[in-house]
Amino acid sequence: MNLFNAFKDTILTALSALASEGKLPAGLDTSKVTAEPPRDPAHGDVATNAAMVLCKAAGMKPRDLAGLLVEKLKLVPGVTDAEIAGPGFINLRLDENAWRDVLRDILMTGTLFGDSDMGKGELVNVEYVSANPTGPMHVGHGRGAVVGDALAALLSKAGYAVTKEYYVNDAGAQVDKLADALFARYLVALEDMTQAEFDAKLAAKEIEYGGDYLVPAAEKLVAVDGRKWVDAEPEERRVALREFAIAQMMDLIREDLAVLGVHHDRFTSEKGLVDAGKVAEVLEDLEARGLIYVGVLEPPKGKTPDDWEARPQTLFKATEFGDDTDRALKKSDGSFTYFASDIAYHRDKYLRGFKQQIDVWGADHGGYVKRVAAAVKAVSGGEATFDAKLCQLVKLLDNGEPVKMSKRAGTFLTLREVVDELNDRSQGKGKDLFRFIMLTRKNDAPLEFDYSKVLEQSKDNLAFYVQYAHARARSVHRHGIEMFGAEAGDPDMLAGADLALLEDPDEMALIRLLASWPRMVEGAADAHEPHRLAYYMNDVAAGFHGLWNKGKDNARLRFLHEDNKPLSLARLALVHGVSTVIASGLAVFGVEPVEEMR
RNA sequence: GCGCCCGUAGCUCAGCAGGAUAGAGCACCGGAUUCCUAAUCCGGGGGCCACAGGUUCGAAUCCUGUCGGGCGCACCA
Repeated sequence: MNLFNAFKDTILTALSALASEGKLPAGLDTSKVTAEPPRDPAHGDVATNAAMVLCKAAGMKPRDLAGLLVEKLKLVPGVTDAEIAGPGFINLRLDENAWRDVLRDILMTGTLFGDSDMGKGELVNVEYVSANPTGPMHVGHGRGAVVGDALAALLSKAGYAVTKEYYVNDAGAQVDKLADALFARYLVALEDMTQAEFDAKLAAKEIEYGGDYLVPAAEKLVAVDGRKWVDAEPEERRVALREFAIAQMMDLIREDLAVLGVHHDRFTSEKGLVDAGKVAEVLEDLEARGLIYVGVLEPPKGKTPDDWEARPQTLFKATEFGDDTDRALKKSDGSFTYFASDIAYHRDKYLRGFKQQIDVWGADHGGYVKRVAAAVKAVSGGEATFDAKLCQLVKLLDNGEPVKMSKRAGTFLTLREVVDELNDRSQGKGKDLFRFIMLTRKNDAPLEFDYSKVLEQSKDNLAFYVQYAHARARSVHRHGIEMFGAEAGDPDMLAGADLALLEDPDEMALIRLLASWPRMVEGAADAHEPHRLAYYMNDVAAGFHGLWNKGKDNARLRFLHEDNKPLSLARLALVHGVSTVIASGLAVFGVEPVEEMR
């Protein structure tokens, strides 16, 4: 239940009542009316801008319109006061029991609290990772994986029907080069090629993928097929080795993803789309609509490549859909460009019912956004929306010093190496630390990932501070059970406690904060920004730690009092509300809440 | 040269579908605390939200331009 949405409805009802009484013109546009928590708690519990937004259309002064509305709102059950403030805000004060009721709701709903029906079951496709099947994942892929995974979970929580998808780029030149590299490794494994010969080829850039990760793949190929491919017909060999290599690399990637707890619902093969004729199909469709022509593109202004030559190409009229230039669909050898199959892919998603498509990419693909947006528009008749989330670079540090170089992959540090390192230094909490920290920055901001800071146990480490609050709450919970028996640990029983005993302003403030969780979920989902939840959880943690510390100074404010069971149960209810909401947030992040920090 | 992203406290960053006096952590300054429920706590200073216009009752937030930083810019993926 989002209390603020409920109040917006109440306000709209009051407005239409005023209209039918003839006090307001009928048919006012109420789309800009909001009901939200005021920034300053002194302004009450709910604020609405209705009077300011509507005054012009109603031909009234804002404060006069507010006066009419206030009279109506004062009569609403649960509203104890309504007053006009500032330029025409209406501040509503609610019976404190309304907030306590939300806490009851939290206790009874558990971590499902915060779920919303905002999405109305609408289909959303989140495509993320989609790393080329040419090697293991590196840290940058890891960021995209976590962002996409959390975004998908967030949208699910907000009521969308989400499909998590991985697009496998298994067609094109890169995978051919992969096949060639595998063949060389294969010859080395058979001792038909010396390591020195291999290294020479690598240095001469005849081999693109020189990472050690192809060694096990080559050994496996030997084990399966023996010397079968040494003298095989080249084209046949390439096809077979390509398929084999892709399968191996996808296994590798899936393992890396599993280490992060990332699981996609669907893997869509580019080659599959091509083989099924989907690319040809979409080109025919665009052709029939006059969106394809053969032409010559201008060279990029101010930076003409040395080897630039005017050449006629098959082009898509991307400019008709907001792109800066038309885009090539075929290479000079007549084969499709990557973009052509990407159009087919996004069309395929549209035909599968996805009117909301989100792609999570690395920031280096920024130049690609407009053309895909144009393609989605063209292919869906403007019906589908497209949002590209670009993830900026992850800068890996330890104690402020850059970490680089990988033993396994040649240049980049692999995702696996990073998570392993974290696991070694955190008793196996690597996955959760990685995931949480990746979500503490918005996706389009560069992120510094410093092992020593990620592992630090202090309040400027969000990952620690939030988990610590959860563990502390669970500790109180355990103490409560010890003191008062099992009922003190049962959320349903706690919901029956006399919550009116929660009177302290800080306690009430924390309850209000917990009550705003559904609103946070909706806001973050709407903006496609899961990182916001990290800061919200930090606020909850801070509020809770604050209460705890007050109990340190003033024994009366402690949560548990052996001689006062009713009060203890009420406070346990609040404590349980805190751990529940944090756990609900961590669930979106795919992070396991901890029961204790030891 | 063009496009996209970014510019908020000394530093690292938040800022909720425009809202009321712009926040947090670190650092700095000043106090409290040797107690234990679990990793100290409380308070304070510090800002022309890069700059200039515009839209609006209201702009850090939306639009335009300028400056500064990052990324990308015919067939790669």
